[in-house]
Amino acid sequence: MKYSYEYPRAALTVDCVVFGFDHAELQVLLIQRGIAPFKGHWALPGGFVRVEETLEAAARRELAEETGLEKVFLEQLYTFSTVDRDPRERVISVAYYALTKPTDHRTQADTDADDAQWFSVSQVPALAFDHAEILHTALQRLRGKLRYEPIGFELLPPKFTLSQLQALYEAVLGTTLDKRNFRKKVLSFDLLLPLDETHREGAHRPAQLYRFDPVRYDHLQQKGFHFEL
Amino acid sequence: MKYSYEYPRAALTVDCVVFGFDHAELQVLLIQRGIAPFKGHWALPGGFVRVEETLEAAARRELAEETGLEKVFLEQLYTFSTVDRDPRERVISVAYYALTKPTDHRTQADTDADDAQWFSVSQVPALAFDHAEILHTALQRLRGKLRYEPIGFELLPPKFTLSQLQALYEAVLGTTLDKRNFRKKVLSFDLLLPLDETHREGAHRPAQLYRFDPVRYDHLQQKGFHFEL
DNA sequence: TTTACTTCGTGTCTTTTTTACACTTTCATA
DNA sequence: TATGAAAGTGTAAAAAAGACACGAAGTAAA
Repeated sequence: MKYSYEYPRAALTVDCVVFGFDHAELQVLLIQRGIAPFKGHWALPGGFVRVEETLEAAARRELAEETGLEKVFLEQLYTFSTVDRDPRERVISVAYYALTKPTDHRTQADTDADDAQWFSVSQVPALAFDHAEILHTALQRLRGKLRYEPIGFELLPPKFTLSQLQALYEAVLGTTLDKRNFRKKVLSFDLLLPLDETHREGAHRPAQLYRFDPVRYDHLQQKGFHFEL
Repeated sequence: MKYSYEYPRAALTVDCVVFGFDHAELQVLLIQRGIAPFKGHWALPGGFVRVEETLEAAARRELAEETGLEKVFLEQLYTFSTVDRDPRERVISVAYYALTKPTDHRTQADTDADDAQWFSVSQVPALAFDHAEILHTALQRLRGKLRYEPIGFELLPPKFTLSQLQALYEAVLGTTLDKRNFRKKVLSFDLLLPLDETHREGAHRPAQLYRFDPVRYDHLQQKGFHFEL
């Protein structure tokens, strides 16, 4: 107990809402708490911020430690400060949300964090602390972002088909989209490069593979281009 | 120095970017620092968060203390955590942005915070800490929000003319808009109630006054309505 | 009282964008 | 070689956006 201050200080944590897309559903990565409070409950990965690191660094460190994930898309979400959100003491938490590609995360069996598990966002268990609220906020943010920024690609493998992309949009936005109109619009942005590869799967016509062109996106963005889907 | 912890803790502050609209320009409210560091520099109003208050409560308290403003529109903006952003020690700051109506704030002479002053956002002086970055982030957020949510009214008096509204949009977005098309679109949302009053000013035809109808907005929003200008 | 000046307020036509909609292609499997 | 299953493709109608000009209503000064 050697760090003393004139006034009491809140503890600072980061919590991460990690989204993935699989089985045509949006998934969220949770960890099972091994210690009190909420021991045994599922919770968002996260932990205390060290005094000499930035919040984003703390989020990335915790993600790596608890889930093995590295180099994912990560953005600050919101800072939660309800007074009694942690039963132990005054804890303020800065929430981040992350988007992972299926290639980023091996199946849970592979990771050392064997208590990390993916849940469909429509079937999350009861969560520790105010993590249900954080997840809810993250979902809203993701839906908003998806419509106005090309971040959907962060949830797909580097090479993907238009059908996969459409399924992602439909799952996250909870709508159903017309195939022809969707393809017309997406391709009109000129942000997808068709590859010389196709995706064969099942007893039907193989699908053209595309990849997202971030360089071209930067270009267009500087010209005041406005993505919207 | 009676509050001790096992690990060092960062100090927590809130900073507020207070926007106003006057003289056909977007304004920001700054205070002149009376103490080191950055003594004499202009800075965003803000201060340390008390351990038993929420961040929003801290922001409102500081706003009232330093600028006399109360009951303004206030939203969390972003949490800034660059390691050396405060020369004294590790300080993490949660930024908020506020929108004030001209009726909210008396002229600076009236307030007891006589070192608070409005600046046109195009002519802000050098700011303390990383407040220039915070202001920049707030401006971007405001521009984004203005296009997709009806918050412009928070910057106008309760009764306003369509010309005032258009001037606000033009100033904030940095564009110029066609009068007829702007009015057509704004009125099509059915969110503005024409009043039985007009606004006379100068040697010309007086303008119809309107007020924003928040009840109707809530209604429409629940039906999945989507404001966009 | 007339004239000049300034901002308010309004409608139509053209272009662009969005929406609705159905059949052929390509592959794997039986 | 027939079947099933998803991929891929175009057009027409409707809606939204954009361009554009002048009379109305007031004040102030001649």
